[in-house]
Amino acid sequence: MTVAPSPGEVDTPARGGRIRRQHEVAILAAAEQVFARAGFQGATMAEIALAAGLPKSNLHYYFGTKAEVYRAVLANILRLWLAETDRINADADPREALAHYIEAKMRLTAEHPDASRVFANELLHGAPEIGDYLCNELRLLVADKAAVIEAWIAAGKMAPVDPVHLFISLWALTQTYADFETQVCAVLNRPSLESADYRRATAHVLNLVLRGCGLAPPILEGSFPCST
Amino acid sequence: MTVAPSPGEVDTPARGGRIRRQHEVAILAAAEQVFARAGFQGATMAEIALAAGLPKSNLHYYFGTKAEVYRAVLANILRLWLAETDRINADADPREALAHYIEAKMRLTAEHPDASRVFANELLHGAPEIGDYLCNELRLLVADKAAVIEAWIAAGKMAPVDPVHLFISLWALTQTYADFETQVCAVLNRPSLESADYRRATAHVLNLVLRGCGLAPPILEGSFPCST
DNA sequence: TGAAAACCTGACCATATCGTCAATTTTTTA
DNA sequence: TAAAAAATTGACGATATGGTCAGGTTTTCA
Repeated sequence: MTVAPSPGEVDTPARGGRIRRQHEVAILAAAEQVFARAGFQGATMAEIALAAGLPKSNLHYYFGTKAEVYRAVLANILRLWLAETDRINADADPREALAHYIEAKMRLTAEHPDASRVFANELLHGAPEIGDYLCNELRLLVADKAAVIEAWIAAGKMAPVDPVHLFISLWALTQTYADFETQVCAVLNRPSLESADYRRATAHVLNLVLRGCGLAPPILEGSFPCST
Repeated sequence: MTVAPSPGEVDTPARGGRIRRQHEVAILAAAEQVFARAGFQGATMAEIALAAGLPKSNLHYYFGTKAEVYRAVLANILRLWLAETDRINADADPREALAHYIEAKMRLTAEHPDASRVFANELLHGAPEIGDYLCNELRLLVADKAAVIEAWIAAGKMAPVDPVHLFISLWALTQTYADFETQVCAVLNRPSLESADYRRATAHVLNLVLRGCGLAPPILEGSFPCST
């Protein structure tokens, strides 16, 4: 599958009428919730329809099959995930670039936990839908950024770290707060993760990773611009 | 749910005959595979029965419902997960204790990827079955170990790191290689993860975390006792 | 060895859910 | 405004799957 809607079309090509676009947005939002909670098999079209405030038949008018809805949700998510690596380039300062990436990923996780969970579920079951994307776009993107990091290491700007494994680590460290929120809440003894929890988590990951890469920890806990 | 089979019984209480015990083992092994690949809803009793080499009705003779099989699989997994924190105690050396824990978790992930995936899937969907375990046994265990780490930090033996978030990070860093193996394989450009890949991953995580905790990296890539 | 317990299984039922469809209403547009 | 296009929807069919059960076979053990 590709991230773009389909070849030769611009983003959100206004295919179909005004009503169509509105309802598709509502359906995709509802579907993201339901897929996140129940997975692909566990989600039912009836439940998605209910969450979207439409009768089931109407849902089938917009998306022929459940798989189609699912693919559309994944395409939405990939669009989110794809960005955020711009700052990682040869000219940048390693500490700033990595910090920015971690903060961005963490923000994404905090703001779209359901998206993260749908993505995690897809990966967990072998990525039947997005396998191609992983092996092409994502692999190339990572290879590209890994070269940048290699260069930083060669220039003595940071400690020697396997760059590809570093990316794997960054994804794991950040997305775990959405994907395994239940476990995180349990050990933190919190009913749910609020923004204060995410701030602490971000500070922790920054601290661990930057120090782990031989880059002095720039942020002390509590020094965030946000109010507490 | 509790990890022990049921109150008042010893571990593997030999309930039922010889045949029962044999078949239950086969069924649980088959079920772990199937649940790992398809999740709870996606797994079918017919598929589990086929993988176990039994007719479906026979499966229902041993486990009344699919949920029962699932709970038994989870109980098995929790028994694996629970150990391995012994070395983290006040008397131990932080570097050695953490390194041992990371290596143990990584070995567990490499040797039981399906178990990790079933566990991940359960967490991803809100831990309906093991929520109690997380909020009790696991939370207390982590609180206990966190106190040890706090003491190490207070004694100046390691850099200041939030201990509970550190555990969350360690779980994420290790289990990601099983849970999201598809993605890992894609970016590493490998068809599947072999033991050499796990050795590299272990070296990377050790390097990142120990340095991140202000503990000198003890292991350079390639210095493993294993061949290759 | 014989009876009781454990084990086995094909056939079957109940239910859930995906997807269809034809008839109807609403919106757009010429 | 009238015709065409888009949108709506309740009822229905097909299928998959969890679980039951009665009757049979094997194993255990006194």
